[in-house]
Amino acid sequence: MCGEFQKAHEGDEVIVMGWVQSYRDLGGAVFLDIRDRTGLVQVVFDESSHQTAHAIADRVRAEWVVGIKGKVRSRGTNTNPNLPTGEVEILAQYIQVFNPAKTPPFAIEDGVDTAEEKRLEYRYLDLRRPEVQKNFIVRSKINQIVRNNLTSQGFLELETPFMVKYTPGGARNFLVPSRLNPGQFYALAESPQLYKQLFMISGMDRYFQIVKCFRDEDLRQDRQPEFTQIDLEMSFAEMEDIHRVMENVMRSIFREVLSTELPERFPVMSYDEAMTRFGSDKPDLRFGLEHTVLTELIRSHDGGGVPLFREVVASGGMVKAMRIPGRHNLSRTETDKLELEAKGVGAQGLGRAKVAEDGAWTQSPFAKVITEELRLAINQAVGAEPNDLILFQFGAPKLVHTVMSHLRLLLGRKLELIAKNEWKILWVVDFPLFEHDERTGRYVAAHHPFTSPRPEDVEKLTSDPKSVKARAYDLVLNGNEIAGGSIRIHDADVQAKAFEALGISEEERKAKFGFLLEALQYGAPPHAGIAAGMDRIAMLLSGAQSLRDVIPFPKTQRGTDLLTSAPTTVDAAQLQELCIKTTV
RNA sequence: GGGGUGGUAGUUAAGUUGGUUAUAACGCCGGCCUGUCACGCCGGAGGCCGCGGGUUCAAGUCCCGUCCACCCCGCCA
Repeated sequence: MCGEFQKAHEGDEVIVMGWVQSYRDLGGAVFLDIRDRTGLVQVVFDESSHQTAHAIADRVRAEWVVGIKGKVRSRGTNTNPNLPTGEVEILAQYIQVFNPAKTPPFAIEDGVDTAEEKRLEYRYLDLRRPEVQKNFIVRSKINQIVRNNLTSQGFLELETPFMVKYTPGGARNFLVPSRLNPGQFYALAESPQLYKQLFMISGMDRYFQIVKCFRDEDLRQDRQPEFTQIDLEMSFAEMEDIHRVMENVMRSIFREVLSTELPERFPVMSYDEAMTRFGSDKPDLRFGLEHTVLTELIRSHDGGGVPLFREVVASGGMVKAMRIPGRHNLSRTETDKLELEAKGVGAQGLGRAKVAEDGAWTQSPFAKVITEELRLAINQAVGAEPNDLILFQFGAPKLVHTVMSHLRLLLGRKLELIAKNEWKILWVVDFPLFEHDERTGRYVAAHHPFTSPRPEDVEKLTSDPKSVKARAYDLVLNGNEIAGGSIRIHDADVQAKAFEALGISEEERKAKFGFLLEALQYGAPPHAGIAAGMDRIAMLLSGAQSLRDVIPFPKTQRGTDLLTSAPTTVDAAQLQELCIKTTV
């Protein structure tokens, strides 16, 4: 293999096959760098000693595929310290051109800044680049580690269907028409959720699968329409058991891929605490800039002379502040930019106050009207010191969290507060079981409808649904949600109450989940599970910037494949056979 | 559905207050060169300035629309 030639091979007769990385034609001598997956090696063609080979090499160009027979020899004083194989070269005796190549649209080398559009159009060329291949080598490793680890923890690798029953709710489904059943459709599985619960009822005990899932939702840097989960489920398991299994998996991945030790047990934070301090249920703990909720403080001062504060608090809104230490010295212009960013994610504006030596506020719309008592109380609450900048956001809690969390991440990056090679992993627990859907006015399952409430909250399912906490947990790594799971309901009464709270009628339950509800009555063990985002884990561990960098053939943000140009229209005959009429 | 960034040779970019023939680097093609490795030297080709419309004597540049890629909100675990 190209990348493996060393001094020890001197004098060996060898054959190398690969792609021409570069050629340097000096007239009587031609140098070719030959590349394969393992690296580069220099081959020299000498006109005086091997005329035929030299004549062929003279015509060879970048990315041609060639095979070369020759002898390894020392480079003497002409070594190349930048190349692992730089102490030796191959003196070519014969060369065979397996295939010439068109000039590639971009150079096949690391560090190129070709537009992603072009890279995806010629993905097979992009994938030739070592730094791109590196990500997939990491990914392959993770696959092996997960299989070995979970198998050794007693899990069975079992498969579930991709073509499944359509159940609305949750993520949008991709549909697959059934030719044999005109007018009817399968859905591509959003996850193997229901099947893995059936496995538990089957006595499969411990199940895992590295499995593709499909969701027809809008794409993001960390979201693709088809993605891979490390999915597992365990019978007779409490939250603690799932955490230990997953911690074990993550520790082995980090140890073997990065030679990094994660803690034996991962820290745990409640959802409420995460939202309060960071405005996010996936807090990045690698830096500070924590939030302070001022709602109650302001209420106790009756708005402190600031009409806006008073109105917001009176109408059930929230006030949050974030302190930017004075050493960061944000300019007026930079703060204005922050306001634009805030508006970009839905804010009306961005309140601000610069703290003076005596604790007074300057550059602030509140400075003139706010009472000294409230001003000092706020300074104290956020821990403000002279020269600090305080940013404020007020309004509906959801929006306040979104805006402040967005600004926190933005500033964390901009102010370079995030250390390289630092890993902060934690569990976030005690999620609300339900979320209120603004449009329908109903409650919807925050996780999925089979998630168990905390035992102490069961009574509140009917009386006070929004205060019920779920026995659900997310694993968060450097501000990325990399896994999520829950204890499942195995009690028919509790399940009925949950459906009631969700406003799902008896009929609807039967139609959608009848098979599972039926199965739960045949001796279902208590069970729990979790699903981890394989792509996200691969992205974070390989240092990739986007999920697309760890998926060999990813989709664009509009869900298209620039290489094959999928999706496309299909033949009328095909549609007719499927009894499908399109309206576009 | 909404907010933002970008689109100029094969690639990456520059292009001023609108003004002659749209620049540069790398790559590509031809020639020379036996120790290069970002090889060097000489010469050359290469453009629907994303697309459509408008303003203007004149548009890469200004205006409107549209397409594509990316980032974010909504949506989605």
